[in-house]
Amino acid sequence: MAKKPKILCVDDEQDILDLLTFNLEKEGYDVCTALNGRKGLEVAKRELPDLIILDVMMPEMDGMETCREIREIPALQSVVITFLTARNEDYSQIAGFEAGADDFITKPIRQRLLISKIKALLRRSAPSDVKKEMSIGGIEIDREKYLVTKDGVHIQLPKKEFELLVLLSSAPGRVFTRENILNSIWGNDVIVGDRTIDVHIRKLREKLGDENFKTIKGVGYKFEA
Amino acid sequence: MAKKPKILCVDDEQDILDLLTFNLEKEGYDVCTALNGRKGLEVAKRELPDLIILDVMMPEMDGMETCREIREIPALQSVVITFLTARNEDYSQIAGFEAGADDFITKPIRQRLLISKIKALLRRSAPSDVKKEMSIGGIEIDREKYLVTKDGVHIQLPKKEFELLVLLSSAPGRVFTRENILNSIWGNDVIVGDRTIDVHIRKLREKLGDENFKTIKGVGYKFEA
DNA sequence: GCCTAAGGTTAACCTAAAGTTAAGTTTTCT
DNA sequence: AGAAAACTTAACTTTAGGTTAACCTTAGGC
Repeated sequence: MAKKPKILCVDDEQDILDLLTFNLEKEGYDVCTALNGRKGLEVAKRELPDLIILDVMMPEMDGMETCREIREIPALQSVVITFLTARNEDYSQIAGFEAGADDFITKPIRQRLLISKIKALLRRSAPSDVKKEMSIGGIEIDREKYLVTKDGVHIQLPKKEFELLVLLSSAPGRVFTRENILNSIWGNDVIVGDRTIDVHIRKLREKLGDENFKTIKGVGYKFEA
Repeated sequence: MAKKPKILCVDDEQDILDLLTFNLEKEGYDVCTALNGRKGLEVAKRELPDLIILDVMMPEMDGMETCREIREIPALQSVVITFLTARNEDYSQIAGFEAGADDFITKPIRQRLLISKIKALLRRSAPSDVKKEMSIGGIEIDREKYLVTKDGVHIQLPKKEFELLVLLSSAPGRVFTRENILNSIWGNDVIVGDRTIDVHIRKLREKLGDENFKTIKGVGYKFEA
C-alpha cells in the first residue's frame, strides 16, 4: 500500500482534536494537530499533509484566513481542505468555498460520516510529491534557489517566467491549459490578457530552447525534454 | 474557454428542476433534467454529463439506486454525483457515500451555496478524472499529457480527434451514436454537419489503424482492440 | 442484383488560437 | 528620483486544425 495519508487537524478545543485524532488514527491515517490557525499554518508547512481539517471559529486566526494563507503556499496548493462548522452556518460555507475550501464537516461530528467524507475526499485528490530540484533534458531547475541552468550555464529568469517554468516542469509532458496557468500563477481573481501567457512562453522558448515548450492548440502548453 | 460543463438534474418535482435549471444556466452551465431515476439513467447515458444532482427521495427508482446504476456504466464512472436531501438526514449520507456519491446538497436549496458547491466539485474533479492513462490493443492514451502512443510511437493528435478518441475509448466495445458524440464533444447547442464526425473518424483511422474503429451502420461508431 | 441512404473521401475554405513585436506601465533597485 | 528590469497590452500576422461541400463508395433491404 501507499504511504499513510497524513491529516492535519486544527481546532482550538483539545477535546475535538482528541476525538478527531482517535477516529482518524483508528482508520489508519497519520494525524497531526494544531491548536490555532497560526500554528496550523506552521505545521502544515512542515508536515505537508494530504488533507487539512480546519475549524472555522478559532481565536487569533480563524479558519477562513488560515485557509487562504495555506492556499498561498505553492507546496500546499493542491492539499484538500475541509472546514469544521456548526450546523446551519450556510452563509459561512459560501465564504468558505471562496476561500478555497473543498468541503465542510458539521458539528456535532458523526464518526461514520466523518470517515466516509475523508475517504471520498482523499480518493479524489492525487498524490503530490514535489521535488525541490530537477533536471530534464539539459535544463536544471532549483526551485528553492530560484536558479535555472541550461547546459551548465546559469540563467537568471524573472519571477513570472520562473513560475511558469516551475509549473510546467512540475509535471513534464502534462498539458497545462491557459486556465490552469492563470489560476496557479496569477490566481483566480486577477485577470490578465491571453496574450500575456504567450509572451512569457516566448521568452522561455528564447532562453531555454524552442523545442522544450510545446503548444497544443486549443488546449494549452506542455514542457518536454 | 473550455466547453461548458454539463449538469444533469434528477428530481420528481418539476419546481425543483426549474429552480436548479434557472440557477445553473445563469452560471453558464449546460443543464439537462429528468423527472425520475430511470429517466435520469437514460439521459445520463445519452448526454454523458460532468455532474449529476440526484434527489434521494423519488418514486420508482430512488437516488441511491440510480447512483449505484450510474456507477456501473463505464463511461460515467468518473462523473461527479451529488445528492439532494432534506436537512438532518445524516444517516442517509453514510449510505450515500457508500453508493458512490461525492457530496450532498440539503433542501431547502440556498442558491449561492449551491453554486459554490457545484463549482468546488467541478474544480476538484476536473484534474483528477480518475484514470489518466489507459492502454488498449497497443494504443496508449494519456489524457494529462494529451498524448497517444501506438506501438511505442508518440502521436500528437489535434484536440477534436483526441477528444473523440477519449470518448470512444472510455467504453471500448460500446457503440456511441452520432448524437452521443455530438452531445459530448460539441455540446448540445453547437450544430455541425454530419460529415464532420466522419472526417475526424477518418483521421483517427489513418493514424491509429482502421481496424480499431468500427462503423455500425445506422447506429454509430465503436472503438475496439 | 439493383437502388437508396448512410457513410467515406478529398481538398478547399475559414476561423479561432497562438505567435510576434513594440510600445506602454508598473515595479524594483540604486 | 531616475534608470533599468519586468510585466502587460494592443495591434497585427501567421497557422493549425476544424468544417464544409461535392462527389464517391458500400451495405443491406427489396
